[in-house]
Parts: sequence; structure tokens; C-alpha cells
Amino acid sequence: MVTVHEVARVAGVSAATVSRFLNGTAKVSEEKRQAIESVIEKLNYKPNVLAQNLKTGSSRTIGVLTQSLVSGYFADAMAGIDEALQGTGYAPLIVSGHWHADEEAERIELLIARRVDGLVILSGKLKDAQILKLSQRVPIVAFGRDLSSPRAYGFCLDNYWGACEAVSYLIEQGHRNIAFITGPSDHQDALARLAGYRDTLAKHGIKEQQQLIVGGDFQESSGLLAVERLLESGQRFSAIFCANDLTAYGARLALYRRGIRVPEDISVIGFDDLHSSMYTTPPLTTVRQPLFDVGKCLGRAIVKMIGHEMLDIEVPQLNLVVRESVKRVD
Amino acid sequence: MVTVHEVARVAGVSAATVSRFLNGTAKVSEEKRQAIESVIEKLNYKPNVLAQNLKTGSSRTIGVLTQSLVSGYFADAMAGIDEALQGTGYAPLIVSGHWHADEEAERIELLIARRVDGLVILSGKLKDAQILKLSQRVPIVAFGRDLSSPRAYGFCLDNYWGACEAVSYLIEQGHRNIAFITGPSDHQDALARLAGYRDTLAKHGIKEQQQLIVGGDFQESSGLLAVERLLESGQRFSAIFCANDLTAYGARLALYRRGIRVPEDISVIGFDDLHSSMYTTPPLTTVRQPLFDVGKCLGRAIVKMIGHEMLDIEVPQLNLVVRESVKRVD
DNA sequence: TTGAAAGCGCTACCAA
DNA sequence: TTGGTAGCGCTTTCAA
Repeated sequence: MVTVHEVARVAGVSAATVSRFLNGTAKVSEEKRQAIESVIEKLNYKPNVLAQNLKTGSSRTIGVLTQSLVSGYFADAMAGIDEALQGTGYAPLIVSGHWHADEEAERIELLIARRVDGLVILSGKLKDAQILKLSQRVPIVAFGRDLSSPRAYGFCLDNYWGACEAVSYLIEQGHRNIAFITGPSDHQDALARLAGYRDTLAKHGIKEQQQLIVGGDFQESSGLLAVERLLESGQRFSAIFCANDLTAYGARLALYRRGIRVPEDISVIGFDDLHSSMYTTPPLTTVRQPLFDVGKCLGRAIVKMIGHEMLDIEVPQLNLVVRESVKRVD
Repeated sequence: MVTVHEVARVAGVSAATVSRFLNGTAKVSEEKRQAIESVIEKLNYKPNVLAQNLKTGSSRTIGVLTQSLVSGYFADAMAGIDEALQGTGYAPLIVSGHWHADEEAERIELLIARRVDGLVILSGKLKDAQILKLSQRVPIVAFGRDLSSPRAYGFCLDNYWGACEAVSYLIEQGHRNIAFITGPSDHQDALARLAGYRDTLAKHGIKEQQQLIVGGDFQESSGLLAVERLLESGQRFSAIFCANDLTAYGARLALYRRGIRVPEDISVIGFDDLHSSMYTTPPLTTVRQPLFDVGKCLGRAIVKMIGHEMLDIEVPQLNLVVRESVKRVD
């Protein structure tokens, strides 16, 4: 492996000058610049990032803590982060916490041991206090929590609002008996969606029916189970609001198995707008979470925070995307 | 940040001894061991990985080149790699080439500049020759190509065989007019699946109908379009073999739009077995690609290759998973 | 078993 | 504008 010194020697300059040329730290005379350039070319010299790291104390790496490597939801956000980091000289180091506080903490230690310059945290179970504490060691940008200290910034999407939109839409379409399949009860977003469901019902003077709210865990299987229970309970309902799209997929399958048509017999609405929701049968009406934009936002923010620049975040907004899984009833 | 020297000073030993203790490089007396341990504990000392890297010339990082950060297909493989790397001291550095040879080459340079100890390449458009060349600089394990030099190992799944299975199954179920929606024509796997389709038809004495083979690109939209063309062509067919699951989703939606039932009117079979294929309506019969296992295999292989150990790879096998999108006809 | 010392390849300071 | 030099924090000889 060729080093600065070798380049310097061949080009007849000092290593310091080569370094200066490389980093644009100071002016280098035209003559030497050319000499250096051609030697770098000839020797195919590539600076050793590891040595740069050691010297500068920075790894030019951003740690990204996700909760799942296989979830389309998080994948979108990661793609956004990746895009935002492109061309900044920072590379993302991705680890997964699997929705488990201990594992998250452990992975973050691993990230810090690798001297990441910043951390992006995607949801998870860590307490805000823990994150604040961590932020003393490394600047943090988080999604799914409200934080705004100088070294820890975080934002949420307005899940409550999104749920209100979904339920209002159902009501506008004439639905009165609306079932809700919840997400995990220890999940902030899931709770907000439930609250939105309840409040919107109340706002429209619709009495909430306890039996129409059934537990789920954001996975397809729970949607399937929930609908089966709903159906067996004998409750009447014309629409189901699913806490997320995955749940809606499961719900839809349960309905299909019983020969119940969507949306003719029962309407279904989801939350998230995963890619595949455009191609379900029927295409799913759902509340879109602009995760890719969220990722871009996070990526940009962490770079700015590292550079001690002002964070001018524009938090992306949710919006209802109407497709074909909801029917108007009277 | 506390350093070895500080630990050494407080513990009353030399830095070298601390290092030896940390790495188990040599015997350290019980007495000093305890002293060092307690000081490390007290000072909360964490070795600076960057410095270790510089010294040892290794970054304890594995570069992973994927083609898409949002594809469920690649995500599974990445999760497998992640699992295999767990506890080995190696962390994956993931970059995406977006199915573009130039971008792949560029990202790989970035990975090498960061001194990754090994490279895992997931498909892509790079030529085998390029990969072989690259492998002089860094050991490589690749998926989707057959390579077996000491520093570059690669394997494929038997897509041809998988396609034969799918088509044989359709034929067993009584189908004779089987349409095929292809993948991109410059994609190795897509070609193998097409060949499997053709050969299996031939093997059963079924004449291939040119009009039943329609172009696609592995995306949902192409499946949708393809079915529309198929339908408009007026050709008779009772089953569609889609080059991958995404295509099948699109095809299924096109059928749905026309009020054509699956599988009662037309059977559909896919390839890949993405997670969501279990929850489509009806659940999709498809050829399973065990991508998670592939990822585990790759992760283990690259670590072994770096350690100059024997690679004892057991290449995972495809298999047909029968669900509900194919009906028996007579 | 231990310590001293010499770097790994780079950047940044200081002096010229 | 340039070169010499001193480290960054660690590991690894070499001697003791």
C-alpha cells in the first residue's frame, strides 16, 4: 500500500505538502500540485482512511440504529439516510436493535466504540433519558421521539392526526361501526393511532364499542387473528381501521378466507403506506408515512449537527392516500 | 477519552501489559490482571478501535454491496449476513449499487478506502473478471455468480431448477397453456428462469407459444402491464408463471381489475417467496429462495476466507412452496 | 512475565 | 508556500 510519504518522495515534496494538497488545507504551488497529482495517479494512491481517522479523531461514519433489517418501513428510512449522506463523505454503519432496549444499548456501544461521528436512531425502546445521556458522547438524531437538546434532536410524525384523518374519512364515507385493530400497547405510535381513532369517533358523536377494538402487534398474523375474533364475536361493523399496513394485509386475508369482499362487504384502511400496499387486491387506502423523506431529513440533520450548523428541519407530513379498499355506504 | 496509557499509569503497569491483557496476546500475572481490570472498570475504558485499526491494518469491517436498500429480497440476505457476523467482531458496512455497474465499482472503491477486511457482493452487474481483479485487493464472497478462486468465492442458486419445478407443478395440475412474464433480459437469474420454463414445456411435449411469453422487469408494474397485454392479445391460458413475486403481485392486480379470479379462472405462480407472499389474496404459490440462509452462508464464508480457513459452504436450496394461487384443472 | 520503544499513515503545528 | 516534526492510541517486537 502506497503512503503519503512515498507519494511525497516520488513527487519531490514533503508529506505535509501532499496532505495539504489532498485536503485543500493550504495553498500549494501550481508546479507542485501538478507533480503530486501525477504521482498520485501513477501510483494509484488512496489515502488510508484509518490513519486519517486516528489523527482527526473522526471516523466519517454515521451509526444508524434500526429495529429491523427486513422491514419495508425501516428500509425506506434507511434509503433516505443513505441518500442524504451521499457525497458528504460520511458512510452509514447500520445495526439493528430488534425492538429490544438492551440490544439497542449494546449495539450503540458498538457504534460508539467504532467512533461514529453521529448517531441516527430509528424508533426503538430506549428511554429519552438514556438517549439524552448518550448524546453527551455522540450527537444524536432520532425518529419517533421529541428531543431538542443541542446534541440530541428528535421528531415524530403526527400519528394521532393521521389516525384522525383515516377515521374521519371512513365516517365521511358513511361508516359508523368501525373496528380498530391495535398495535403493540407499549408502542408510542400505536397508542397515538388508537387515541386518534377514539377521539374522532367521539367527535362525530359515535359511541365507541369496546368489542370493536381488538389487539394486534403490527404483524400480518395479528391482523388475521383479530379479524377472526371480530367475526366470531358477531359484532356488526362495516369497516376496519388497521394500526398498520401489515396488519391490514392479515386482516384482508382473513376476510378473503371467509369469502367477505373488500370493499363491497367490509372496508379496510391501513397506516404506513408500504410499497406493496399499492398492489394489494384491492389496492389499500392508507395513511402514508413518508419514511424516505424522514430518512433524508435525519441524514441531513445529523451531518449538520456534527458540523455545528443550524438544524433547519422541515418535518415531513403524513397524508391519507385514497385507493380502493374503502367503499361508500349509506 | 481515556487511553491505554492512562489505564497503565493508574494500574501501575505498562501500556504493553494492558494491551496484552486486552487481547490475550500473552500471559499476564494474576495480580496485574486484577489491577488492570479494576482500573478499566473504574475509568470505563474502551479501546479506540480506530487506533487498533491503524496498527493492525484491519478495520474489522465487512463491506456489503447490495443492489437495493428497500428490496425485501436483498433485505433478507442482509439480515442473514448480519446474523452471521454477530459476535465475530466484524461489523457490516452496507452500500447500494442500484444495479448499475459504475455505481457498484465506485461504492466498492469507497469500501476499500475504508479498509474493509472483506467484501460481500449481492448480485449486480459487475463482470466476473472485474470481481476477480478486485479480489486481489480484498477477499470477496459473492452471491449470484460462480467463482472459486482462493480470494473470490461465489455461488448461485439454481434458478433453472426452480423454474422447472414451478412449471412442472403447473403441468401436474393440468395446465397446458402457461404464460410466462419474464424478468430483465440482462439478468442472469431471469434468463435461467425463462430457460427452465421453456425446457420444462418441451420436456412435457407442450409446444411453446411465443405470444404467451411477455416481457417484464421484476417490478410490480411490469406484471400488471404484461397481464393486460396478454389479455388483450386474446391468447388462451390458464396459468401464469411470473419471473418473480413482485411481478406476480402486479399480475394479480391486473387480473383483479378485470374481475378474473385467482386461482379459479387463472392460476398464478411466482418466484422468490417474499415475506408478503404469504399474505396476498390468495396466498401465493411460489419458488422459495432462502435468502436469509444465503446471507448467513455468505457472512460465514467471508469471515472464514479472511481467517484463511477452509470454506465449507453448503449452498442453500430452492424449493417450491405450494399455497393457494394455483388450481388443478382438467 | 514485563517494559521500553518503535512505528502504523496521517495531519497540523511551528518555523522558515 | 513549504518542510520538519510531533504526535493520534494502539500493538508488537526486542530485551530484560
